[in-house]
Amino acid sequence: MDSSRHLIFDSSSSSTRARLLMLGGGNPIFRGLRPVVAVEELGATKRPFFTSPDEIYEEQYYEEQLPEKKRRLTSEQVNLLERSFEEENKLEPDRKSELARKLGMQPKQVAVWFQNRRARSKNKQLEQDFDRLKSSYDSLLVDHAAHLKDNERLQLEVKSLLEKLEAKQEASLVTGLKLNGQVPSTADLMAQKIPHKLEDMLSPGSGGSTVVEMEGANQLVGSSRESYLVEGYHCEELIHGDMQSEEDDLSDEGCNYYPDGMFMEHNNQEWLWN
DNA sequence: TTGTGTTTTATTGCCTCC
DNA sequence: GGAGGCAATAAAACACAA
Repeated sequence: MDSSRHLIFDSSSSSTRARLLMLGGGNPIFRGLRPVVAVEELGATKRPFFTSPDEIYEEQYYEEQLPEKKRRLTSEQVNLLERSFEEENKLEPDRKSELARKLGMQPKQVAVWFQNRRARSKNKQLEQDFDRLKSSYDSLLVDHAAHLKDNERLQLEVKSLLEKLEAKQEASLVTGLKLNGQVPSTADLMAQKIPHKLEDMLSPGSGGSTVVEMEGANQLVGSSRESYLVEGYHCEELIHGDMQSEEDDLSDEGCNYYPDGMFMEHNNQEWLWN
């Protein structure tokens, strides 16, 4: 063993394993430093992982000094490796050799350290990404719950308004028949209701083209309309009465959808009973 | 002191690139 | 085909509670 090395047992560890400290060799980084090198047990004769960095860099010496067990790098070695990693996390051959020489390590060790360091870095990044996405997801979940609640409230409001409208229209119908000297029977009321063209109901003066035919206007007002339209939304074209420009089908193409609450506000003004 | 969980160093096998 | 990268894994080293 190199006579310049000093063997010191590290009493700071509670482990039964002893530590072998050595003084740095010819490498400037380790001159005056005392990297920690382990031996197996007190009194064990195993060779330390490092002797002098310059020696260990020599292939022949390293072959002779192959450690039976892995050894931790010193803090100085790790610090330099970390600084180098921060500059560039990939290792070109020249840089690897230079680092190995400076640190008194085998180039292969430097490569392995960088490989493991990249893996740690990647894991850390994944953890951060996960935390960020989870936080974002949780936030969206809260928003979604709020929207569901709001949607439920709006649907109840729509239902209430539809019921009021239907009652009002029934009253208008009875009044109209009475003015004509008729006593409205149930049959009269039913006859007035079917069939109605949706467009006629929406726009009294437009007349003519059939776009959507419903079985009874009251059903349009009630449950059937809700089943035809996307729940909570309606097609803008229903409001403006220009569906005749489209194919005579129930396609949603070209529609702009608005919440039912807006539809009702519009209806209250324009949807007159024919 | 010991058991256990975590971190670090090293190996292996597979893949891609030149 | 060799070099280098990566994922998975082994195993030593370490930290720490009991």
